[in-house]
Amino acid sequence: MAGSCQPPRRRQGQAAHRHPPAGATIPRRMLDQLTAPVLGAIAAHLGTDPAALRPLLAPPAKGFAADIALPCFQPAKGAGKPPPALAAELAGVVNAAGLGATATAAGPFLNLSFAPAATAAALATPLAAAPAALRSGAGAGRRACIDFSSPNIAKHLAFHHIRSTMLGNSLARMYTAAGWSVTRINFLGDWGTAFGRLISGWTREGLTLDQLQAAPDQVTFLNELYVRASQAAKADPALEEDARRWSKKLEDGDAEARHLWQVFKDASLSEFKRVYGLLGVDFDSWKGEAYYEDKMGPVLAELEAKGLTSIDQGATIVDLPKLCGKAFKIPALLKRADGGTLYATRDLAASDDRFADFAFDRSLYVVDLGQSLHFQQWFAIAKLLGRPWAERVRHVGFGIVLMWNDEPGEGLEPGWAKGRTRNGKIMLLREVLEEAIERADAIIREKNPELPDAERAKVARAVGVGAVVFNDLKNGRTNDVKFKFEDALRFDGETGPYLQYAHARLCSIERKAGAAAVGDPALLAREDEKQVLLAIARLTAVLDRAVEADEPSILAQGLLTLAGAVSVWLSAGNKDHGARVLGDDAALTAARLILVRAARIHLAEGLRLLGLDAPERM
RNA sequence: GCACUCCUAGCUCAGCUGGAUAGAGCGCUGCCCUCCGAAGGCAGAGGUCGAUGGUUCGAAUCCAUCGGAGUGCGCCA
Repeated sequence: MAGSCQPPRRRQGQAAHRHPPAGATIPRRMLDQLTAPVLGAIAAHLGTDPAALRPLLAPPAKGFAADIALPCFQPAKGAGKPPPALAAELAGVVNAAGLGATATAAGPFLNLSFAPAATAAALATPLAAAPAALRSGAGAGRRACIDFSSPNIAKHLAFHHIRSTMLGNSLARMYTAAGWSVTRINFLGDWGTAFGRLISGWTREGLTLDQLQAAPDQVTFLNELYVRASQAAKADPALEEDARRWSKKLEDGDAEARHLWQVFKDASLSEFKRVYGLLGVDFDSWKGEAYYEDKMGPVLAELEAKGLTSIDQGATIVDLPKLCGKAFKIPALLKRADGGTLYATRDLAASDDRFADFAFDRSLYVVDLGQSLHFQQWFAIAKLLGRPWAERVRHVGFGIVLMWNDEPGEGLEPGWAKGRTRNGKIMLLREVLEEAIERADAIIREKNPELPDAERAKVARAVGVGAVVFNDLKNGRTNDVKFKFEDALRFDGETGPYLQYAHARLCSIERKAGAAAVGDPALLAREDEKQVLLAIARLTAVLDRAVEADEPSILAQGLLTLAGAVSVWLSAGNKDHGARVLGDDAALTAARLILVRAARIHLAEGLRLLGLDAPERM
């Protein structure tokens, strides 16, 4: 018993969830198709299993002109030879086999180079097949619940909400692409003492529905009401008592309280959906905290019946240090001294509900790292309860948003700070997106004046929003995101617009080419063409890694590599007209159009998986 | 005090299960548009990977200790 509910130490938690993919029907690693013959020859020579060699393959070090390298340390141990000798021996074996691959021994490493034509012959046609672009069967037959965004009613979607919202959205899309069946859940903060204050303030000020609806922004209207009400309550204990009474009435199902609660919720949701629409985000479930209000009693009763709870200073707690050992320093709080329930109980009830509805194999909570302790606590309680899903839940944490502050005040250095902008205002997500769209519009107007107004408006939305979203996803999620308006809304360098631009160039070439001819991939003999092909071929493995680590940034980095290879290839045509896709040689053009298509569909799909649009012109 | 996340180039960050001479973007210095889209490409300068020990044939990567930054720690979520 002891230790069974311990929180995962460091990264062990991830490994515990890993298990072999069920029913992988789609070819998972395109690159394997290329390396298989060579690996087979080496394995036959050594008398081992090719599958044992495959995980050893690694990218070659910079400066070695090779596509992939096999470090020979481990095989050498098996063969009883020094690694450099074995590498040399294997080089001879590969070169003699005539497989379209050149092998060079560099010390203990065996460097493998594939002839561009052989690479293209093996990979180009399958990679240009649209339905398979960025698909994997790794999650086939498995179900995932993803809990993300989760804003509070009567408050704005602040800029920092972009983190949970877009990480969750991207994870939902990536899991789906990897074969999982996904349910997207928005666990609304639609319950709590704040509503008592709101209703109290509303009735005290004698506000009406008409006044709310006439407000230019209903969430702002509610938010200001809340600020007035809580300030008034702070000054006057009678008002605080009134707020508490309304909270209780709401909990007891009082008709007037319930009605106002619904009004506040509807007003907030319509505003949220505007922003979600801008971001292209949607949900399958909007069940909020209120939904679970009458479902926590049974969970508490079960905890008590199993003797897991105790009373401390009037509050109901689970004494985790006692029950789970010294991994926990403090108990988890389930119920306030005044009888009110706390959110650990609500999360337990909600997870039971989700497991009953969806029978998930994995359940993700995309919530900032500041709540790590809370997740460790209720995950541990789930184990104590013996819940079958207790090993299937994951807290997908992320770092906070820091703003640049160059006037921090007396005696403070300019620097990165949490929270507000320099004028002390909360930055709203909608305002950031709108400014990004405006900036994108101005740039497109300058760079591509021929684009019709109507199309430019749509493209500006895709580019502006894409810049902000990609800025949030391109780096590891546990990092804090540093946001500076001027930097985040620039469109050069490693940005969303860079990826979209590479995609638009490819679309432009296809447009000019007209109907796609069926070319012979073996004509793709250039080194830069091979690099594009390899970058695409690696993406299925990249997707699998991104899903297992719950890390959209892994996919983002893979797409940057692909877009870079595409840009190098297409730019080569600026100087060398023989390198162009659209040239005099019809057969060569037809072959290169296969590669254009493969790169285009992978960039478009990759961008979609991150939550960005891929316009055909920009 | 305890726990968690982190420390790689002037700045912002990559670096897959430990692998060869640690990479990219921004900024800086030079180039490349009579246009397949320059929102791009090429070249250059710039790093004892926070420190010290340890494991290993091999460590930015794993372990320990120390230093620094941020976040959290019973009646908010």
